[in-house]
Amino acid sequence: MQDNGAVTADDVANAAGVSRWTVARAFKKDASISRKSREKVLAAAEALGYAPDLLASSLASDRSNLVAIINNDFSNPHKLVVLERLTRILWTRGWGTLLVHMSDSEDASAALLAASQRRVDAAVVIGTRFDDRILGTALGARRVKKLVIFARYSQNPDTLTIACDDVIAMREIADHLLSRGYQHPVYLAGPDTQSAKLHRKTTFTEYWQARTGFSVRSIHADAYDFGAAIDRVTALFAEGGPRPDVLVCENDIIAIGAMDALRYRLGLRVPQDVAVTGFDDIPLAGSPAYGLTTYRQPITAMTERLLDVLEGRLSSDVHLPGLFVARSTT
Amino acid sequence: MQDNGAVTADDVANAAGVSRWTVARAFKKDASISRKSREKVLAAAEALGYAPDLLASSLASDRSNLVAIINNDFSNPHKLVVLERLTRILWTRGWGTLLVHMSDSEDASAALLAASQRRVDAAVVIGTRFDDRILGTALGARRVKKLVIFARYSQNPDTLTIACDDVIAMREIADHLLSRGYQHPVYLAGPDTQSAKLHRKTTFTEYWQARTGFSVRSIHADAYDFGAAIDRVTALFAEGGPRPDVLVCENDIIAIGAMDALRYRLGLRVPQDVAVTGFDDIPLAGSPAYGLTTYRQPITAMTERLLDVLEGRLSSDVHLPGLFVARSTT
DNA sequence: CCGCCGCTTGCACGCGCGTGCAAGAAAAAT
DNA sequence: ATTTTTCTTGCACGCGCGTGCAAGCGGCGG
Repeated sequence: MQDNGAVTADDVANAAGVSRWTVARAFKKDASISRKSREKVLAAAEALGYAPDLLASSLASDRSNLVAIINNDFSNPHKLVVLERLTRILWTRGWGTLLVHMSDSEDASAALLAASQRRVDAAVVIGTRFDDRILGTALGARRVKKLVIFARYSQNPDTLTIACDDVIAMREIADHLLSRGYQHPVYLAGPDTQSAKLHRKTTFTEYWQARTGFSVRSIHADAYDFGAAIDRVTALFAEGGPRPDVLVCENDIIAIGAMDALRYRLGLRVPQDVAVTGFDDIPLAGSPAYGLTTYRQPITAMTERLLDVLEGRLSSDVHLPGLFVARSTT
Repeated sequence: MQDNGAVTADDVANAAGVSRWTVARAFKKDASISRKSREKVLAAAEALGYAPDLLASSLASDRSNLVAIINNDFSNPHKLVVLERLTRILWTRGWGTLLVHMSDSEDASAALLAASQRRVDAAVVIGTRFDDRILGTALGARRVKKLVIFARYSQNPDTLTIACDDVIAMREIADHLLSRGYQHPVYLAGPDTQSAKLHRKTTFTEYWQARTGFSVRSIHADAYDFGAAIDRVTALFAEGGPRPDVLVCENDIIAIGAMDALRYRLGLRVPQDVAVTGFDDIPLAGSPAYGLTTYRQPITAMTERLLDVLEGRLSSDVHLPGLFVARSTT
């Protein structure tokens, strides 16, 4: 027992009458150690309040069991759902999570550098706006071993994508709208970034065109928050052209902004005057105020696949189907 | 340069023609080193792509520059605001953030243990429900050096509280309501936990009693989310007793649930039939759908004080005033 | 030109644990 | 009982860097 209060493996070894290495083995799942001495060690450890020092362990083994979660979008409540799943599920499997804030202003390499300095075994990007190429070069220069793009698509070959299958999802939404007789959708997307887009917009517009022969207009909000969506939708209707009968939104938070604009800026009813669909199924989407028709991303399943990647069982892109949720806005 | 691609201080030392320790000094702010050799080292480091290994550094110096953020409430969007501030501001000062999920079912010591095994310099609890005493004993047994309760109150002597000043806040809300002529408030709180409460309820009820002579009824939702608030408010009005003219809610997410219940379950208007106040000023509170009168916690200032604690300039509880925000629900 | 002082640099040692090997102990086979 | 095999344990070395001290270097006044 050191003076600073930390108990080391040596202390446990002394107490249990074995060597330090036997102590280490007792804490390792598949180590070659007799049941008797493992029990002896664990009892001594328990008595002394010993727990292995993961920092020293990481340094020695070159495996930190740490993953960096890199995010630059803290305005969408859905990120909270993602964080909850990631931290909880990864933790049950022994993985720690380092939350790294990626400012939009700087490039992603600072975030990646911060992660690599802590020797994370992988970095998971859950942010919404980032430059795909910069991420790639930053990855090349640093020693982040794995880079996973979560709930987002990446074209970068050094990167692994784990995402909801946008194609299946948007077709299901389009089929639903067609079956309800909607004819004039407008697609409301987030900011028109250069890379790491979703496939939702193109899937929807192309599929709609294929099924009806009519093309779909799409517009972009300035940011991924409901304020920007309110402004964009208000502006859309101020143009005075033919009125859409449904707004297909890239995610729920934008859809909620769209609904607020329709109801409180434009005095229109949802869905009687204009219908709305979202994406993500955030908690608020199920509230009586919104009752948003949306599509739930399979975050839990996606996190399981992330574990597969972390633990070396998977090394290719994954696109998983989610769940269409029909409520009262269509 | 190692074969695994990592550049160490030794590599930089060779390239710059100095010793490894001079390299370390070049990266340390107030180290005794000549300007010439610092520039030489930094140039070599830049050329090689060297960045100090924080893991090894932590092990050697017994300072990790890591803080654990312990949370068990992922249903309140305000947590996203808190996480954004904490990660961004702490990062600018060289602190990394480990996000730890604290399940409600188990006690807090597992979370604290996880943090201590990574040698965090401090743990910051931002969760809403936790047992104050267990936290204390867990702290005693582990080597987490500092335990900070953030945006919450703790009675535990081993713990530091950094929070919004509930007393000032609730008096301001009460004064506002009194000036608007409200007479029959009901206080709507979250779950009635045994410890680590906020002071909002007692402050409000006592202050209201002192100013009007009338006592305030208070009720509790089963959870800190809007669904539970909807149920509780619906049940309250189903009782059929005298109707309150304002619902004073412990936070915004509960206030939003209350508003949804009033509007969509009970057919009442806000604020004409019943007024509502919240707490936190989450983004949604400013939306046209809610326009919630609320009180903004000074998260940025609180984070600055947290830095003071982390860097040893402060070691006592802090209660900071926030900002009352009057909107259209009162 | 000498000696003292202040600035700069090098270095031994340690942080706590993992890896891979080899020796020792126990069990199995002969 | 002896040899062989299997299991279990101990250990040297290293992971990359920080701390504290001592040696080296230059400059100044006398």
